[in-house]
Parts: sequence; C-alpha cells; structure tokens
Amino acid sequence: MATISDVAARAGVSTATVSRALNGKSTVDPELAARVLVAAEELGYHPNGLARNLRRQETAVLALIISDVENPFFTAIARGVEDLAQISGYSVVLCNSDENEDKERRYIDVALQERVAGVVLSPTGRSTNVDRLRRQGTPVVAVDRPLTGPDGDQVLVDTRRAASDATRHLVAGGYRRIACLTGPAGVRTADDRLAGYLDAVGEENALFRRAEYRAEGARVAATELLELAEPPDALLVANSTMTIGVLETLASRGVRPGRDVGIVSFDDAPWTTLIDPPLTVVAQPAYEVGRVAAQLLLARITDGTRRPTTTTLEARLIQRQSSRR
Amino acid sequence: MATISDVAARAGVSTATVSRALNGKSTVDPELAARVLVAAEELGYHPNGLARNLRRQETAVLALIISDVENPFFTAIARGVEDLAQISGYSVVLCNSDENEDKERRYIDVALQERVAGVVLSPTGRSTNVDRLRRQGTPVVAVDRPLTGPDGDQVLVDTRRAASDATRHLVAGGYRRIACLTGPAGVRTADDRLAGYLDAVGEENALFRRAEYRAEGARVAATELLELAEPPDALLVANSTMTIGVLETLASRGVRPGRDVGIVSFDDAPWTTLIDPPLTVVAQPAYEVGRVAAQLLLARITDGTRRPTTTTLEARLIQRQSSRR
DNA sequence: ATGCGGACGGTAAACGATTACCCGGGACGC
DNA sequence: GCGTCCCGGGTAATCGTTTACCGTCCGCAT
Repeated sequence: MATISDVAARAGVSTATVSRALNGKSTVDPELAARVLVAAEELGYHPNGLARNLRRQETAVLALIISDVENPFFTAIARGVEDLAQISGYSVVLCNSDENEDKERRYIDVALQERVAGVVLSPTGRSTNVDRLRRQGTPVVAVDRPLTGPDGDQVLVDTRRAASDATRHLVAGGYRRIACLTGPAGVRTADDRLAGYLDAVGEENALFRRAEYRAEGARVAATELLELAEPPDALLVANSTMTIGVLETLASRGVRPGRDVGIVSFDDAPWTTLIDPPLTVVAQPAYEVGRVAAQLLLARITDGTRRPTTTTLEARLIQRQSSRR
Repeated sequence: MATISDVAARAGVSTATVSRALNGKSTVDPELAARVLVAAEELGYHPNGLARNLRRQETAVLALIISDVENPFFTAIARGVEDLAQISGYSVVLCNSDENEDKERRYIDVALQERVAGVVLSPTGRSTNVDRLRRQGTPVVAVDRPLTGPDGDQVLVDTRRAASDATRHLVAGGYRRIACLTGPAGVRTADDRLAGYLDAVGEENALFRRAEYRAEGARVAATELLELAEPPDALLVANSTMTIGVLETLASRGVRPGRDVGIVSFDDAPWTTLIDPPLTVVAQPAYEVGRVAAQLLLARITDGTRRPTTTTLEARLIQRQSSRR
C-alpha cells in the first residue's frame, strides 16, 4: 500500500510538502500541490490513519456501547448518535455488550486501546468499568441509565414519572388490580419503572415480577401472574421485547389483551399499532437521546473542563386501545 | 496516559522487556515479569493500540457496513458477525450506510484509513466502491447482495427460490390474483424476489409494485394496488419493514389480512406471531449469514490466496394463518 | 547595494509500540 | 582451562504520519 514517501518521491517533493498539500494546513505552491494530488491519485494513496492518529494524538472515532443491538430502543439511539457524529466528521463504533458486564469491560478496554475520542454507553451495572475510562481522561456520556459514581454527563429519560403516569392512566381506565413486569433488580431503568408504578398504586397494592429484559423471561413472569388466585386485570410492561413475550403468553392462554387484561408497554415499537387492539405505549425519545448524547460528548471532547450535565427527556404516553375496556 | 517507557522506568527494565513480558512472546525472567506486571497495574497502563497496530501492520478490527441498523434482518447479521469475531479476538465496527452510496463510500474510506483487517458489507449499488478496497488488498465479504465485479467471497440467501416457493404456496392456497411488493430496481434482493415471484405466476399474470424498503413507500404502493379495478387477493411483500406499512394500509381501509387478502412477508420478525392472523413468513437465516460471513472473512485474512467462495443459504417458509382463507 | 522579513519547502524529531540485532555471562563439552 | 552455545535482556531501528525548526530565496525598503 502506497505511503506518503512514495507519493513524495513520485511528485519529486518532500513528505512534509505532501502532508501539507493534502491537509491544506499551510500554503503550498499551487503547482507543487497539483503534482502531489496527481501522484497521490495515480498511486491510489490513502493516508494511514493509524500513523496519523498516533502522531496527532487524537482520533475521530466514538465508541457506542449499548446493551442490545436487537432492541429498537437502542438502535434508535445508535442512529441518533451516528447522525450527529457524522456531520462533525466522526465515525461511530458500535459495540454490543449484551447486558453482560464482562463484555462491557472488554469493549471498554478496546475503546481505551484504540484511543477513541469518546464513549457513549448504557452502563450495564455497577459502573466500576467507567472509572477506568475516566482515569484515563476519556470523555464518557451515559445514556438511558445513570452512572453511580461522581457526576458525569448523562442523558436520561424520566422513566419513573412515565411509569407512574402510565399506571394512573390504567387506574383511570377502571383497572383495579394492576401488575408491573419489570427488568432485573439493579438495572436502573427497571428499578425506576417499578418505582413509578409503586408511586401510583401504593406499596400496599404492589403486584410485580422481575425478569430479564427479554421475551423469554417475560413469558415465565406473565404466566406466574396469570396463575395467581387473584390475577391482575392490567399489566404495565417495562420494555417492548418483554411485551412480545407477554402477548404470546396471553394468546396461548386465550386471554384477550385490552378486553380481559389491560396493557401498557414501554417503547413505541413499529408493530404496536398492528396488533389487535393497538397497544397503548410509553414512547421514549430514543433518537433524541442519541443526538443529545453525541452533542454532549463532542462538546466535552473539545472542552474537557465543561461542567457535567444531566439531561432528562420526557417520555410520552400514547393512548391506544389496549388500555381501555 | 502512561506509556510503555513509563512502565519500563518504574519496573527498572527496558521497554523491550516490558513488551515481551506483557505479550508473552519470548521468555522473560519471572521476577522481572512480575515487576513489570506490578508497574503496569500501578500506572493503569493500557498499551496504545494505534502504535501497536502501526508497528505490527495489522489491526484486529472488522468493519461491518450494513444498509439499515433498524432493520432486524441486518441487526441479526450484525450479531452473527460480532459473535464470531469476538471469539477470534476481533472487534466489529458497525457502520450504517442507509442505502446511500455516498455514505457507503465514506465508510469504506474510513475502513481503508483505519486499515481494518477486513470488511463485511451489504453492497448498496453498483459496487465500484468495493474495487477500491480490493485494489488495496483489504479482504471483503459481501452479504445479502452479490458483488457485480469479478468473483469475491459472498454469503447470500436463495431469495429467488424462496420468493417463488412463497408464491406457489399462495397459489396452492387458492389465491388467484397475487401481487408482489418489492424494493427498488437495482437492489439485487428486490429484483431476485420479484424474479422468483414471476417464476411462479408467469409474466402474463404479473402484478407488482416497487418501493423503498420502508414502511412509507409500501403504504403508497399498497394503496395503489388496492385501488385497482381488479385488486389483488394476495400479496407477497419483500421485507418486514414494508409489511408494517402494508398492514397499516389494510387496517385503515378495513381490509382483513388473511381473510380478504392473503399475505406472505419476507423476514420472520418477532412480532409476526402477535398479529391476527399470524403472518406466514419467509424466514431468512440472518444470524447464520453473519456467522458464515465472518468465518469467510477471517479465513481470507489469514490466507489471502484462498479461492473465493459463494455460500448460498436457504430461506424457510413458515406457514401461519395469513396465507389461508 | 545591502539588509531584512516573509513565504515556502526540506530535514528530522517526534508519537508509542514491536522486534531485529547484538552483547554479556553462565553452562557445558572437550 | 578454554571455546562454544544458548539464553535473557538492552539498544536502536522501524511502522507512516505530522510538525517544529531551519535554510533559502525573493522582493522591497532604505
């Protein structure tokens, strides 16, 4: 692969001139510049980004570490981050931590090694991993879930309030025994959504189950709830992937969503209007979360001394038919 | 950020020894090695990947360029690629080309600059972009859509045959006027699925529309079809994102899927069993496509002289209720 | 005519790792 | 006892850029 000296030799100039001509940093005689351009073209020269970044001590790459590539909520975030990064000339490396603290750590190691300019991540658990980034001075923005440690930049959704609003909406709709299906303890969004639910129904009426943020776990939990002596007449489900499991379970037991049991689900997945009845959902501004996170990150990259910011975006309850009798 | 010489100084050895101790390439006195490890730990040393890769002339990074991060088919591929890369110690950079040839080119430039070890991509159009990779000797594997140029490695799905099987299934079900909704001309999968459909119904009975591989375009096309003097009694839809648009259109016009108009859709999205009636689909082995592509790519990276391979995987028709009256 | 300043372009020193090469010393064989 | 071999570890070259620094040349002012 052609190097800068090959180009220099071919154009009959020094490597410094080639670099200057190609980067337009300093002024170069137009005739020389033209020769350089021609030579570079002829050789199919592509500057070696590794060498460049090594020398410049900076990279135009952001790492985005999310907990599930197959969850539309996170891919929407990814799109937001990418769109914004793109216009500032940054590329985005997407890493899938799979809710697995080990994988998260490995990817943080990679980010550290590759000296990425910054990291956007949805922290999987106790954020001891993040400290390593901080110690090395790599800017980090947390999305979806807050960091436990001292304050850093983060972009969150007011998910507790959204959960309590959604629950009150069910109460207003006449449901009397509302259950909550949420994610694992320790996952902040899961805990917050449960807390919002409890805010609305009161501790004494609490009926909830926890499961992995997956269809499979939700199936088991939903079955348990339905087999209670006094089964719930409505469900608040903390994530659209779980809702798939829940709806499958209902269908297999002949329980009609909306009529026999009210449903409100987090995440406005594209299919939620297709089922019968259409699903009432809590729409989270995922794309916006991604955009804001990228903005914050870029701002911090250019100015490391900014005060850390926490941005909280509002979710929106979209009322459809699954929460009305 | 600590460098290898900092570690060397602290451990009282040379940088060469640090490198050797940390990489375990050559044998080092255990006592020295221990000192090095301690020093590295104390300094929070992370080797600079840029410098390492520059020197080694290789990176353990693969680029995966796909045309839509929000399409479950592609995220499943991503997962397949990632899982396989992971176990071989490679990281995967995911890039979203958005079916946009310009973005694709930009990302290929990045891949070239960063000297990634290899590229998996779903080519957006005429693959002139790919030639640049080839010229530089970067291994490439195409997924989902073939490369036009001279042969290279690729992993495809026998989508033409799947389309004709699906169409025949509709014919067997008694549908008499079957339409096909496919993607834009020039996108190979779109053309192949149309071709498969034509294989089954014959040119003389052809009734089809093209649209972007998005819900929006599908809405328009579906409306057109339904407003024909002789509207179709069944639809073959080339992609699950389009199917969302189609189902919305049907619902808004009070046309019942399965009963009034049969439906078969490509892609076994998780929600296809939730709607009423459950959707008959052509399940593509997306995860497998990703795995095989990664395998091929890694094989080529280690041995550039292998003969190029085209792997064609079979899709599977899953019969549910939307294709039976 | 001489001096000075500015612009341009070359030389070489970084960046931080890996690794070819070399050197010193201990072990072993003759 | 001496030569040889081997092993461990240090020195320095190297990867391909960018850029600080410096020399040269030209033009202009005195």
